Amino acid sequence: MRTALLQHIQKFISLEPSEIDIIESCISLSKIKKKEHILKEGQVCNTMYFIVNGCIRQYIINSKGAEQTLQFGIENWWITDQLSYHNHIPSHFYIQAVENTEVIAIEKPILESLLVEIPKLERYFRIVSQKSFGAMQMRIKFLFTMSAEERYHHFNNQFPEFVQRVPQYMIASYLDFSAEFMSKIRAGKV
Amino acid sequence: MRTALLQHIQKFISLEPSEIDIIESCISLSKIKKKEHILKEGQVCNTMYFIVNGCIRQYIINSKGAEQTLQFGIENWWITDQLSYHNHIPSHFYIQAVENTEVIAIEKPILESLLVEIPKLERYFRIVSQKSFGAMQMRIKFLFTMSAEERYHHFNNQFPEFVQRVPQYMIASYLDFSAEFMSKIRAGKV
DNA sequence: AAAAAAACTTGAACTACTTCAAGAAATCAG
DNA sequence: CTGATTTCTTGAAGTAGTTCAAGTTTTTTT
Repeated sequence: MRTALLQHIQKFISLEPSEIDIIESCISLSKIKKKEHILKEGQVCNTMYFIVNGCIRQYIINSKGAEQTLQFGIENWWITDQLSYHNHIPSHFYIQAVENTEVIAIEKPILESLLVEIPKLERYFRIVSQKSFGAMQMRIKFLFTMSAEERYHHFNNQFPEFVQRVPQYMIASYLDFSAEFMSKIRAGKV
Repeated sequence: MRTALLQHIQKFISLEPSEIDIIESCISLSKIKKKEHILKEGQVCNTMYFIVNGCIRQYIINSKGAEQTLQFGIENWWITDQLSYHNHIPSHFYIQAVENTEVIAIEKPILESLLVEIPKLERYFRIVSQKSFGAMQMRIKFLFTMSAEERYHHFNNQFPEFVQRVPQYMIASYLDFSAEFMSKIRAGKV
């Protein structure tokens, strides 16, 4: 369903039929298998990914060799390494499918030309990225002000289905505590 | 110097003289005294602030009544509560001048009409906010992977002048450790 | 220049979390 | 359906940081 992206865009701006045609001609759906990587540390990230369905995460490998999830992306989210994408520098991150996932992958040159042809899209990406930034501001707030247990319960209340869908150790690292500690929180042993 | 903003914009897009006139007619410089607030928790944030000179921080008051700095803004940065701004909801944050600061404050209705009049500005804000998001991704990475001492030294290396300029307890909370612990790091007692 | 306020330092006691190691349960591939 | 892999659990020991309280230094105000 390439229309998922078009629908998402049209939540924020309105498109002429001709513009829809142009966009459609530029995008195609790719399937990413569970555990497959679309970006690895050291590569330059040259693509923005719009998630149609499934789940993707951005993670790093820390100094002890453990994976830490920094971000999840689900339906209707964009995911990329913005710094690597904008500055053409090697990425610090891995981006990997958590489930079998369908994305619309847009290469930078294609997206750039699309933005020139349909400048209205600048507005769409401006709004989407400002909102993502807002979400990040809240994330930092939660990380700073809540205990591990509070972060777990808060996340669990906000996204109960998501917690079912995704391995616990990924959620634990996303919330910045160990998988073992999460297990104890869930068992009420803390 | 209202031109600081115009210069910043022109790093990312080019402007016609007529467009510069329009922008200039919409903006004015405000002075904010050290410790003065431009946003308090509970207020709806209806303004974006471009910092011409000085320093501003966004902070919260945590459950123990202590201030925690979530973000600093300096010359050529925009600062606002994006979530409150976009969704018209009460803010979770305080935004306060750390030093006497000059900002260009743009109210939402004015900015919206400016974006309609000069759609090119969408591109400017799109790029700026994607870059800010990228910086935030790196911030989360550092918070997750470095020890308190590493975070201090890293920050100190990246922004040595800044560390001189701003009270230590604000930097400590920005790096997510206590002011006392920072003092011990600096003294090498850790 | 003095007084007041703000910022920084220090050590001792504490605690929220990690790490390790091993086993149990669930899921996946053939 | 079976074995292999991945994920989750549990307890014991350890530690990176916090908290508290008091004193010192620096900055600001008058």
